[in-house]
Amino acid sequence: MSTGGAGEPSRTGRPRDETIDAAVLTAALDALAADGYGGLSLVAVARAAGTSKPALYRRWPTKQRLVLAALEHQVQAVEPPDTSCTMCDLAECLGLFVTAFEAMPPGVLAPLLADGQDGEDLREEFMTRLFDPPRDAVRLTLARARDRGDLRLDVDLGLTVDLLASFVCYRAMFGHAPTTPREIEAAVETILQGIAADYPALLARAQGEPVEVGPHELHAAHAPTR
Amino acid sequence: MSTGGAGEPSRTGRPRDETIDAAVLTAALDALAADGYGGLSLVAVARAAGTSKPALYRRWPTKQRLVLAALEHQVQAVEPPDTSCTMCDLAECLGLFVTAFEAMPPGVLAPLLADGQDGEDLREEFMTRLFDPPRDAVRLTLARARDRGDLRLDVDLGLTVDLLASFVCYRAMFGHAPTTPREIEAAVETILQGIAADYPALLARAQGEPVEVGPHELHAAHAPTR
Amino acid sequence: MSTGGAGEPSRTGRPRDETIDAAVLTAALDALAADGYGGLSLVAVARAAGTSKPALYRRWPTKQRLVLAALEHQVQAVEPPDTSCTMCDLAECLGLFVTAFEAMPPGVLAPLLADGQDGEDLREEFMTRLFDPPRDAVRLTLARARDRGDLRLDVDLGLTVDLLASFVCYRAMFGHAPTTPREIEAAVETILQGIAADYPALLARAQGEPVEVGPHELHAAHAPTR
Amino acid sequence: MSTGGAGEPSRTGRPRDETIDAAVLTAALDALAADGYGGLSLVAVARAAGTSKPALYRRWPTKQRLVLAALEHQVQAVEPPDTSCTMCDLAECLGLFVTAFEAMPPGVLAPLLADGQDGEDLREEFMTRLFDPPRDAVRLTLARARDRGDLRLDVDLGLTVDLLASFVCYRAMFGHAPTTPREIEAAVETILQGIAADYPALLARAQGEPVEVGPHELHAAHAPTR
DNA sequence: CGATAAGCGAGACGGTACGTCAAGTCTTATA
DNA sequence: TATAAGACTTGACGTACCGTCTCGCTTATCG
Repeated sequence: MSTGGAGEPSRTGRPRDETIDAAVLTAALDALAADGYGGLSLVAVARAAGTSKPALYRRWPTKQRLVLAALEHQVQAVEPPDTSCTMCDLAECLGLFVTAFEAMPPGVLAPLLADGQDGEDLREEFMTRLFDPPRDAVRLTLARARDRGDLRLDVDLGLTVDLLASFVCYRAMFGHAPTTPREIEAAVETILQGIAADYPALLARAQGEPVEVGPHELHAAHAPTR
Repeated sequence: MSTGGAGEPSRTGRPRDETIDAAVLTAALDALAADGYGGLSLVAVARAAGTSKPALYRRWPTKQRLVLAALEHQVQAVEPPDTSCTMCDLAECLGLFVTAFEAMPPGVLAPLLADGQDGEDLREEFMTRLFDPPRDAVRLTLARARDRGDLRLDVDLGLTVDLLASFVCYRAMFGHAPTTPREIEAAVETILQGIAADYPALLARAQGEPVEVGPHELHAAHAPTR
Repeated sequence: MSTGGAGEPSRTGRPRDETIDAAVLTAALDALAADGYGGLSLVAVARAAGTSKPALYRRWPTKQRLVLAALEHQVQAVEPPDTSCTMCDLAECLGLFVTAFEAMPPGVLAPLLADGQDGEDLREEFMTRLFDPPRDAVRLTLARARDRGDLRLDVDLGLTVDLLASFVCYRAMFGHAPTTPREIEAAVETILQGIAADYPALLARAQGEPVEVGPHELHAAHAPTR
Repeated sequence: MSTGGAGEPSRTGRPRDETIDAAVLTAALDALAADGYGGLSLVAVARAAGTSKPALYRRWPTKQRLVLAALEHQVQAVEPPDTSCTMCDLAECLGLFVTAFEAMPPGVLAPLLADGQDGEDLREEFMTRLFDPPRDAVRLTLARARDRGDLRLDVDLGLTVDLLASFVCYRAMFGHAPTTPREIEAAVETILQGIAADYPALLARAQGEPVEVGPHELHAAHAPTR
């Protein structure tokens, strides 16, 4: 499962120094945070990690793979909550999504994907390793909501996931400021109104069983509509 | 108007050759489409445009500015429709938005914005010149809808615009496939359900006054479920 | 005789601005003194002279010709003395030669001659305008000395002139320090001993009719031989 | 010895390819001979040598250093003869000096020294590596002559060396034609007459023990006149 | 237990693009 | 027609990074 480093280390000969993997990934993250994807120099990363260029290329075939591994190195799993309060779950799940993306250095994801030299394989790998987990968490949360009857049956789950995920990414890419919990909740409310079987009931349930993610501000916006 | 090129051409001396501006921008677009942002070589662009590097740097101070000008060179204005059918207007407006972004070579926007070397000024310029026009068209369409009473009064217009715009950008950046009219309509419907004062009325109006953008498929999905 | 500027100004149309010639030559000399031949930028010269590049090229076909004209602009004629004291005349004449060359900015002559692009014509022009005058002064001085019987009849005047001139140039090119009068005199004495019909007589005459150029140090070196 | 290239190659890492040094220096000499110093393009040299620009800059920090190394690469050591015939030795030694300088492509030395960008260090290096060896050979020859009593005791050896060296350089720089052995001998005779303790004796010795460097023409000029 | 295979740091290798600068020519509007 | 201004093409400059390679050395495992 050790996704990160080893291309395919040989069984014989001197074994790889495992500490180098971590040192390089950390150094790469620092460099990415400092100079962005375009300004990333592999020789600088190697020096900062106390190693050399060939050691990098022994582990990752291209610059892109190294960056991908570095990003993967720092994300933590998104564990979708399941409190049976659809609105709360969705807000929290999306919050985790946002957190995962905002933890990455800004201005790295997009150039990485667009670098082209590594073609579709890289995009696929990126999706599998970085993007799908939080996305699947959102999808799972939505599926649970549908299964318990909170959503209309004709709702296109894929489209809804895209709507939510795109909002997160939009901010991560163009956003001047980070996405606040307040904004997340507002987005969730708007989307839910569009897909809920009985939105007022969901809202009532959320007010009755407030989640820890700022339940008070959560409903302030729509309170007058009640 | 001050479209693409001239940084600030002097009033005296030999005037700039206007044909060079266009030739360079066209060549740059071709090169971007062929090799992506990272693979863009200014000397290659200059050669393809039948001119030289200094002529480029005389017009655009950095690679980013040139690319920005090239992108701006090919987008056409988004004229928001106003047929008083909220759903139709919104779908068409968003379709224009998508078209504008999909006309750009893929994998250019993101690295351009993330290149960093030009800092915040570039992001601002990008927003002003490329992003805001279609965005404002959507906002205007939404504002018209609200003014004619189609939307709830407490709707956050900014948030809604972001939700729609982010969906477009998401596809333009991560999208494997282009965004189809069908997807646009589905997204519009979902969002509208979340913000409409009386969604069934909007839907009925759209069905009574079908727009040219595939009105039949448009409502097929949800109409039967009602 | 106006050697400097005008390539061949037309008789009709707007007449050339004569002040530009002088301004350019002066600016060129300043620039040469500051940055040497290799660091000379014509556009910088034009700006410093308050004019433009085309105005320069209208007057001098190449960079080399401009430099040549600039050097010529500042040299003054070498008037060979004729006091019938061979040693004094020669020393003074050579001193004028040295002065003429040391007045020129260092490190300009040689690169100018070696620039090649202007071929033999430039070398010829250089010789005619800059080098031959002081050289001819030395040759004249030597010829006068021979005519009055101070030199052996078989002396090769051309060779002797070259020996003396080369010493001057050597210092102007490789010399770390300027050539002092003392060194000039020592060189003259050595050469004279090699070509004089009766060196002791010349020496005695120089001592009897001391020239203003430091007569005391002049003979100090050889005094013990007396 | 430390001939041409390596600035200061590190002891660790991949060692430099020695063949590149030679290939570059040879290519540089060819280019210098073809286009002169001013027309020397480092990228052209690199291409001609089958290598790349960075490989050049790794070895020589500036264009000047490369040219200096190239010149040094082709000069051979000047071994001063010691036949106890002062006149013969001096003539041969000076002939070697001339040969060494005329082997260099014309019009390179002077612009190299005048390029300025490398300052005094370059001039010093040039002196040490190229100029001093033949110069010291002449000085040694003169010192031997003095030690065996052939020269007057008050002769300034430094000045004499300068007189002879300057004659060589003068021709190498301004010379239209190469310096012939005949001219060398004439110059030696003239100078020797100025510094010999007993010139007729030296001349007689040279005639009695003729050297291989054209002894017959050597004295033809002056012998009859006596 | 010694050979061998692969790891290691270091850095040179050929390429390629960068952004700048100068040369010499041209094209304006103005005088 | 000359002028000032400046845009034009060409091409070298010196630097930086890429991904590969070669070195001398160290460290395991296998024979």
